[in-house]
Amino acid sequence: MSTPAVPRGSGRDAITRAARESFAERGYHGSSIRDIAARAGLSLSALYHWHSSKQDLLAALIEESTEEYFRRCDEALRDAGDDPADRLAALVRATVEYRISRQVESTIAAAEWRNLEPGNRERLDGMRAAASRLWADLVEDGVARGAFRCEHPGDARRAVVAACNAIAQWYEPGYEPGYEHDRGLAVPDLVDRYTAIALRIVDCS
Amino acid sequence: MSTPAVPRGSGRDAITRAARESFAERGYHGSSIRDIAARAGLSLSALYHWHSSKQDLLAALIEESTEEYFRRCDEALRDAGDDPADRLAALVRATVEYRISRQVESTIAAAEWRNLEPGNRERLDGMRAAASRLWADLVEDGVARGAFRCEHPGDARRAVVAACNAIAQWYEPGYEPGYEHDRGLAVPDLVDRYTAIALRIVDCS
Amino acid sequence: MSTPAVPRGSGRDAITRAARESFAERGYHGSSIRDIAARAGLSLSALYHWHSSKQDLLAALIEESTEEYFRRCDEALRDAGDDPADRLAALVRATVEYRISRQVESTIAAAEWRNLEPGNRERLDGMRAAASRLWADLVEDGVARGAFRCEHPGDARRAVVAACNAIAQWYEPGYEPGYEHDRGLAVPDLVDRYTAIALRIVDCS
Amino acid sequence: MSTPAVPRGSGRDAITRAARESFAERGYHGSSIRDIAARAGLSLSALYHWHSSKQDLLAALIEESTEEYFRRCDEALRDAGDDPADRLAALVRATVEYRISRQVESTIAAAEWRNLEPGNRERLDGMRAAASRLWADLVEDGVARGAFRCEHPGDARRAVVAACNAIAQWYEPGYEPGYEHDRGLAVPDLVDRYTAIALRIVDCS
DNA sequence: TATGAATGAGAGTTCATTCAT
DNA sequence: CATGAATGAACTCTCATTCAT
Repeated sequence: MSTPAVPRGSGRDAITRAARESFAERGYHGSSIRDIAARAGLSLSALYHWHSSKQDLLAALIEESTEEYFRRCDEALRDAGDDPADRLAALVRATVEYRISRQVESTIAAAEWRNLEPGNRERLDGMRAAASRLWADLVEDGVARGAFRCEHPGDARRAVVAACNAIAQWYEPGYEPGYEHDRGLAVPDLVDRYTAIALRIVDCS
Repeated sequence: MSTPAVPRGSGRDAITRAARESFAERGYHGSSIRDIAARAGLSLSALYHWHSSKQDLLAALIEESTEEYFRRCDEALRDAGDDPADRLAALVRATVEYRISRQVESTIAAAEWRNLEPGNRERLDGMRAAASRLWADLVEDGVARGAFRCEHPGDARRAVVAACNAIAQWYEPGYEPGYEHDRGLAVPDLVDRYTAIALRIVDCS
Repeated sequence: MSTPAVPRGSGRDAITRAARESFAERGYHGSSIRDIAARAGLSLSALYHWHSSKQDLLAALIEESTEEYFRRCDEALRDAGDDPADRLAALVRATVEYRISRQVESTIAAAEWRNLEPGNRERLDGMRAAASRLWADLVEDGVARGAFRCEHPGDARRAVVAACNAIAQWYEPGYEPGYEHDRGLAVPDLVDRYTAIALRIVDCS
Repeated sequence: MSTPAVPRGSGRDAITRAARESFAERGYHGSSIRDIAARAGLSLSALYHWHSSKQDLLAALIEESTEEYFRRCDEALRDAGDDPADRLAALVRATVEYRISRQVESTIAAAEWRNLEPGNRERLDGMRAAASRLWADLVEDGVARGAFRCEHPGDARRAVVAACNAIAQWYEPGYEPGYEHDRGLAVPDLVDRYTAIALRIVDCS
């Protein structure tokens, strides 16, 4: 043990990384804190030095990535103008980019939300609701202003969001071109495609 | 204990029901076999009389509902004619109806697929792939015949499927009309709405 | 199940046979009553129809074979004359023959004696002690009469018995002649060999 | 719990000791890991901190004592000269001393060998075979050189080994002189007696 | 006779966590 | 900062046994 796998002081990051991997692979309840520590190349006690509990590990992971999503959406909308189509495109871009750049965390957030303990949960539910509001307001506004012609804004919104979110489930960064070459598409192209889909869903030509 | 909660001989169903509830609420790893037995009103050992393991419980649940989905799709396509739009509508209807009538099981299947052990997994992966093929063939055919004008059939397909599947995540059968009255919409209406969305996604007017 | 593996009425024997096999292979605590029933081709409840408990199965097995050993010794000594060497030869023969013809049961008896419950144990301890007395009396008598010249009759006796008993551990009925051809020797030859060894142990030329 | 039964850090030994006792008294399958931990004055989890499984506990116990036996035999033969009788005496001494000084372990090894899992078993079978070879070579050599006149070296060897091994089954260290005073004999005397018996068995006067 | 259904106790093992150093 | 030792609760699963039919 003369050469520790983990350089001094970088324990926290190593743990976060290990937890992310483990939660992604086996889920929250399927992951053991021992396994996480081992992946991080640290002792169990070192892990507890940095995080007070397994739940804390999960909450930190989800919180950080949810915050980032909200921030991305916020910025995207701030940069966009007033046109509903532009605003929809901005939100689609933010979502697609987030879902790909934070593929793992965002999947964990989606799957393990229910495992948040009440305290953490309430706090994070607020952020999630705020993001959801952004979408809802945008679509409703587009419909009100006649830019979107879809009859059921709620369903349109859910369909768009679902389609964008699903990307995280099948996208594979380095996928070689071939039969399913879409799987490894460059991000800007993906954004274009999903923007087009979103605009069709809200019936905005 | 003069009146047993569960009549003799009907243990298997009670267990299946309890497992479904528990897996849905807490996930596979978050569910304890003791809790499932208690919910079913049976002893732990009675559970093992009917199912050889917790994994078996999961696999049985997923298998049964996946089979049903595939069967529904198959029938829907058989009854549909040759027109791509009709066929798409048929598949959307089968999927939406399935996702609502088997809301719980289908959610479990989606979330806990990774917890299937290799043997079960391989077997079920086959069924899943077959269902996926139905969608892919349909969309590609529609594009080839000029009925669908979407440029990227793969993404269109994924978007449609994602939108339909997401229904299971927010639909609430008895939801009272009100602000979010969509949540408790009657199934046929929902089918119509998602058919329209699907047709827009594949750009078929 | 139209042709039951086990003919009607022969359940008891099938169970005994199955228990013997299982106890021999895995020991008493390592054997499960379910496995025994399955080997016997019977249901668990059928097993309980014939034997009141797992312990009963063990005790019956041990008792029957211990009784037989004692009977064989008794008869052998009755048929032998008065000469110590003849009597020793008779006891060796009885023991060797028993150890081979009841190889399995006698091994079970040796290994699982400690797992007899107090009631069964006391009863069987009596028989075991009686058999032991036969050997002790014989050797002491031979020494007293000057036929055996060994200085330590107790050790001689234990050595002879241990040597004979050990046969059950290595003897293999159908062993093909070859390098270790002794392993499948015909019983009479084995008796002769061990009689010779016994006589040498008690130093009787 | 102000005074823990077991001082910190000395858990491993306490567990080994407890396992030895329990396996000896009730056998491998008859021993519960809970009982072993309790005997050791430790919690169940502490036991798993030191040994990865119940099987590991058994294998460690058997391995250590089997190694010691082999080592003792090796040394004894190395110190002995070339004379077959001397060599036989050396091996008898090593075996008797081992069987008494490691009475418990050696009995466990004999009784629980079959409960070793394949991996452990294969490894240990090698050691056992090596020890067996020592005996076989010795006897065959003695016969070849005319020092031993027994007609059947294999049976002679087995008889000698069985006699020596059996000591562990009846020897009682502190046994008071009396009717069965042999039971508590001093070890050197026992060695002498069994050497004499062994020499008679191989017919070496 | 024989069965399938059910049970309570206990098996081996792993869990997240804490403590003393 | 970090460790190895220890814990109690909980886990999945198997046990011998009994009951209703």
